[in-house]
Amino acid sequence: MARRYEPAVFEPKWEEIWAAEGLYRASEDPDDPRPRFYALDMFSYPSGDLHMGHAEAFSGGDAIARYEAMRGHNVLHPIGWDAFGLPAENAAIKRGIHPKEWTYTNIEQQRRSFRRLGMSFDWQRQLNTCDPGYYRWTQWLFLQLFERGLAYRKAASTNWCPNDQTVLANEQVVQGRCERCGAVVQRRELTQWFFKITDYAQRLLDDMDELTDWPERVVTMQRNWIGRSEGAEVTFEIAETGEPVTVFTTRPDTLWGVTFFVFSVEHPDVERLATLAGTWDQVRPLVEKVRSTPLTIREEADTKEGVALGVHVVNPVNGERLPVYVAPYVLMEYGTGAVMAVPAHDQRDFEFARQHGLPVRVVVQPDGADPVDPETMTAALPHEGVMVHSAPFDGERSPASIAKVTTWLEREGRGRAAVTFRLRDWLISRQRYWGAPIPIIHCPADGLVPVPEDQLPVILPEDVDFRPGGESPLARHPAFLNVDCPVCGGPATRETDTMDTFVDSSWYYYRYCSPDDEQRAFDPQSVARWMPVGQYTGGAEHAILHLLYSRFFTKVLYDLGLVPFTEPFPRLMNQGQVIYDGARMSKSKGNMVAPMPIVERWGADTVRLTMLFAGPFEDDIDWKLIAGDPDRRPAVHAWLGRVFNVVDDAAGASGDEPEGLRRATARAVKGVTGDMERFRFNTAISKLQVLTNEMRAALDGRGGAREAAATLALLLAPFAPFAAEELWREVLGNPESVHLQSWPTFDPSLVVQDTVTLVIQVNGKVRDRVEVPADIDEASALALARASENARRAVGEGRVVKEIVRAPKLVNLVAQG
RNA sequence: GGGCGAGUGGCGAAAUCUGGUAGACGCGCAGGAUUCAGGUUCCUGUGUCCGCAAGGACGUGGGGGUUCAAGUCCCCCCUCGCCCACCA
Repeated sequence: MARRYEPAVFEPKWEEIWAAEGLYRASEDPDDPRPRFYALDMFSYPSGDLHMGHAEAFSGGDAIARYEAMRGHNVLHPIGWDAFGLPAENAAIKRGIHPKEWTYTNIEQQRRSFRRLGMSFDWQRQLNTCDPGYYRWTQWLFLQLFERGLAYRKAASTNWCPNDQTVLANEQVVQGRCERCGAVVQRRELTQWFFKITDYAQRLLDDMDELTDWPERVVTMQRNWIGRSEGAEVTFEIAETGEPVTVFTTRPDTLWGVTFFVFSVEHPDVERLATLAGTWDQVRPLVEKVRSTPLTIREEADTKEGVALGVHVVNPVNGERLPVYVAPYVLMEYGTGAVMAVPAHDQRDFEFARQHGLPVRVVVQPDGADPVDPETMTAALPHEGVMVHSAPFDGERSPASIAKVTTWLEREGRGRAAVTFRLRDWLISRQRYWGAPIPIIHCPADGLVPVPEDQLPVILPEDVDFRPGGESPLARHPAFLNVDCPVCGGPATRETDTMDTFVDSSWYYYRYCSPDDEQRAFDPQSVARWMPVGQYTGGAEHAILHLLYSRFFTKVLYDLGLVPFTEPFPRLMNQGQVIYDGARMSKSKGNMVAPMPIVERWGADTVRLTMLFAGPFEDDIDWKLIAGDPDRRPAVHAWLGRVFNVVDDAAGASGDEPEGLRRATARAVKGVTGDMERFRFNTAISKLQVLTNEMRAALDGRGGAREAAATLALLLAPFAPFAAEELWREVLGNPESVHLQSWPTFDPSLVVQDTVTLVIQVNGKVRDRVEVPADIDEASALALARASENARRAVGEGRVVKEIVRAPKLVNLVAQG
């Protein structure tokens, strides 16, 4: 009588037993001989119950954590909540409840769901970024940066919604409109807090060597985001005033082709120079237009608009007097906010020149092309070739000449080699309620005063009208706002902005190492024992922001002497997205599929296996394609049913294990282990299915399969922890949890093939296959090939002119005629 | 416009790192068995075409190349996806 597969019965049972047994607690015992392994999943944003993305990501992360534990590691596998943030406020406003209530309700729901899914988390280390015991240390870290000049205030352009009366993140601006209310977004200059990540730009690039197991595309995205450009700074001179004005260029070899000069609309000298030249009336409308256009719209504009400033610059290499323009295509945020324009060799400059009737001068003659008439050019030329009209550099190869020209500029005192980064400082202040307050006091006498450490945390008050109203909601809370200055004791006010939630998430993985420490952010000794992280798992949508910020934080902590390493996550794995019918799941499309109802109906193991078996972990999963009809029994559920039957039969069978099955078991152990090392969960599971089929065949042949059954339960444990446990303890009768067992090993002699298939080809086409001993010699293999009827027929009248022998796998007869 | 990645059966995918039997495993489908019944379970078959079969031809987006041999390596092109996008 076969045992029925009833996950609805045994999954909740094991959930309780595992919790009672404390199965997944990481050991801090320094005498624990096991090597440590930190299996980290990106923590969860509690915006509701778990969604499919969670199920996918955590199924993979949990498989790794369980596998590493069975491999003999003392595993740290924690979970926490990225609990601050705007969605909590928006949802709370919509429902008329407090963001805290909404957040904690969701956390409790997600916590239950994670447990129901069988995630092997060490729940004693659970952390929550909106807990004062956590954000106290977020504030402490802010102060560490502040004291070293890495946190500072400056005026910046921001997206402003006139309806909601708040600043918006770029992500919240959709086609120039507020994503919440649809109002056209404005731009506003506001004084904001920044972290000086640009100080670390070069190190963030250099240390990429240490990211040994990151997806290449994530590294590339970060490299592009940092955007290092090598070139030169060249100093021009305003002809009318004699003042210097510097530009950055990657192509100093084209300096002789400069025919005009452009300032960014936001350049601080524009108004003064325009007033001086009497052009302010013409320039001003453009300046005001750009200032009122949201940042996201401006980036999409492609017009070559601009106006003449009425002043001129002198080109330092040839003394030419060139007109100066103001144009939005020059960005204030990059380089110096001013550019030298080389229309012959830069497409943007070329289009601007055509629009405004400016001259074009070719200074690099492309190889193999006839000299071009600048009048008839339709696009900028590539600048690879020979320099012309560039005395004293005529005839030099370009771009090889860049270094030479730069050296010359330095000698002549007209410029110098320079490096520019695209990376900008990290704007961390938010005029929002639901975040960690910035621990700064504004004193009329003492300026910006850090809150003394012994007064941390600066508690986020709960009795706040948190609806957006044109300023931070905390500014409307007098008891929070008004304080005595810690330095002079006089009346002062608190900073009312809160921190970006990415600050919270930039250090949470440190806190896991000593989550209850009330004396410090983390215990450096515990961190030194657990970190760097053994494997980090999470979504590719964090390729830049979270992962870059965390790398930055780690370098700051290293400089503070708090951690002995410079990269927190040397190994990173991104899961793919779960989509539906080719499209992203979303409420507005009405194509959301939630994991927990499927868990209810088919079990947690089915959800986990469906995710992991669907394809490579990093590939997207189209739920409609892999799950099909939601009422149909999932394929992996049916397989688990077969597993239960076959293991149950094996437990009752008394025969000897056939040699073929022993070999199949060894092959499975070898194959699954290799797949686990490369996170090939889909092929690992397929190998377990092969073993299941082999066991069935052996049992039908009246053989035993007890060894295979035990091995199957062990190999199944990382993927389907409930089923593996039920099989291990209940069906096979073992007293101790399968999740405390060692990963199986195999006898290498069992995976050695005695016979292999010798493939016989004629002119590269397979004509015959023969089973041969694995140690067959070349002469015998060749003799078999020559003797093959099929091969002979294929050779026909032809003559064999060459024989390629790769014993024992292949012989290729090359025939002619 | 730039960068990165991917195109293999009706479908999800193997094999690609290391050139050597293309399509493992699973879904679906077809036929059969069991069942009062089944959206159950089990068995068999399943790349396309020709053939009763043996066997043969074709086949990894398209074109070219290297090689005894290419899904795999090289060059060009097409399509799709993702990211960045006036970065001087």
